Amino acid sequence: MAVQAPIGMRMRNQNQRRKRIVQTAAALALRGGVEAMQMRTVAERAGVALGTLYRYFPSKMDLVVAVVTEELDLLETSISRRPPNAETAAGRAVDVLMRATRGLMREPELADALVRSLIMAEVKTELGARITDLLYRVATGTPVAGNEESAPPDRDADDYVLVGSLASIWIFELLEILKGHRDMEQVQQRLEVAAEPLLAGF
Amino acid sequence: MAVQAPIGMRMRNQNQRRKRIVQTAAALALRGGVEAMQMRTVAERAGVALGTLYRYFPSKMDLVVAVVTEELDLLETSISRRPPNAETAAGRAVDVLMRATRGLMREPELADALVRSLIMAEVKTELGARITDLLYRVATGTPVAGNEESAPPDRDADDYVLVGSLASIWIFELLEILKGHRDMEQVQQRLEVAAEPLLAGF
DNA sequence: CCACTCAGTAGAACAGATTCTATTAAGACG
DNA sequence: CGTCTTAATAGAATCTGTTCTACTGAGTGG
Repeated sequence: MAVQAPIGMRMRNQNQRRKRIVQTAAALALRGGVEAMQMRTVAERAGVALGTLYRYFPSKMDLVVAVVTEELDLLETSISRRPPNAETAAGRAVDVLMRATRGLMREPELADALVRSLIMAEVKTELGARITDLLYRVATGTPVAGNEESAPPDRDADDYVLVGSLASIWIFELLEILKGHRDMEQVQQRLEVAAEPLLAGF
Repeated sequence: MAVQAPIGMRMRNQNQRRKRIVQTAAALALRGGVEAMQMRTVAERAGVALGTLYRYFPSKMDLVVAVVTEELDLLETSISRRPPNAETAAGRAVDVLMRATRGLMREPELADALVRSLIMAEVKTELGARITDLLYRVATGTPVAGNEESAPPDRDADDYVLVGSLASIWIFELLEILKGHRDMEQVQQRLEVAAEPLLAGF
């Protein structure tokens, strides 16, 4: 499908380097959060020069997004391993969102990063789209395949818009938790209240 | 209602100073946006010391929120002057949101500030609550009074949650416009799609 | 195998938010 | 009026993201 560029020593090293950087960054973020993940520190610990770090990730936000993207992979795997089993679309969607929420809240610092990167990023963040897609598959009952595009959803269809809306709401609720304004139970209730009418027609 | 502290020269000056700061900041933000609104510059032009600025607004975000809050006042006045006239709750809500959107987009820099402050602020930002309240009154058909609390809405009622959800969605759509991913028409459509089921029971 | 390119390096430099220090003076209050 | 508290001031200092410079060396391609 994609054109395979001939691969040399060079690119191999680059891939390794990139991976090392992201892992280092993730480790730092896991502790002190985004602010502990300082560009200088990441560079040092990853054993690359500051300039190199900036060649790979032109801004801190890009790095954050990279870290968060890996988390998202994990969630996707988890979902496909143990799919939600509720009857209604709304039920399944809320189930998945709450699982994600609980997972994230185990690492609040990272959650914070996720949310902020979703929101702030000038960065081409397909993150939002990926979440919506995931949710869409869950809601419609399509099994969550890894990368295989089982049925590229029509992104302008009302259904897709509705799911996207639910995703927005979720992000906000996450934010509220992070700010200490809500607990997980409240969020679950609120998601249920919103998801029910939104996904009633599924 | 509130305890009136005796007012001296001191506090009067402080109020003036605060107002001067906010106005200066707003003026700067109106041009170059949040980044043009540098703390040093604000301090200089407002004729206060940097330290003083920081006494009044402990972080730049606090200052941004103050500026944005004034904008919100304007919107509220505009709404009460010319209330939405649609038949359905969803119609009225979308009407108001789109008016706000158009207003904000006239000053994209400020819009950006609004959104970011809503999102980022550790700051005690009743901004979100205020928007939701406004929307709630509009949706239920309660005339939008200025500051008078005509009927303090029950913030845990499902209705209130639903309206809050719509507010979240709106913020996100704003964000998408700012990122250049959508135009106003698309946003309107999407808001309609989401608002209709959400506010169906009003 | 050699020349050359360009990724990588070290580290200085820059920018803007935030903090700190020492000093001054306004105004509350007896 | 004379303290005395505390806000305000000027400006240096710090912190962290980002940019820039000059230099080096791994690897590619002929």
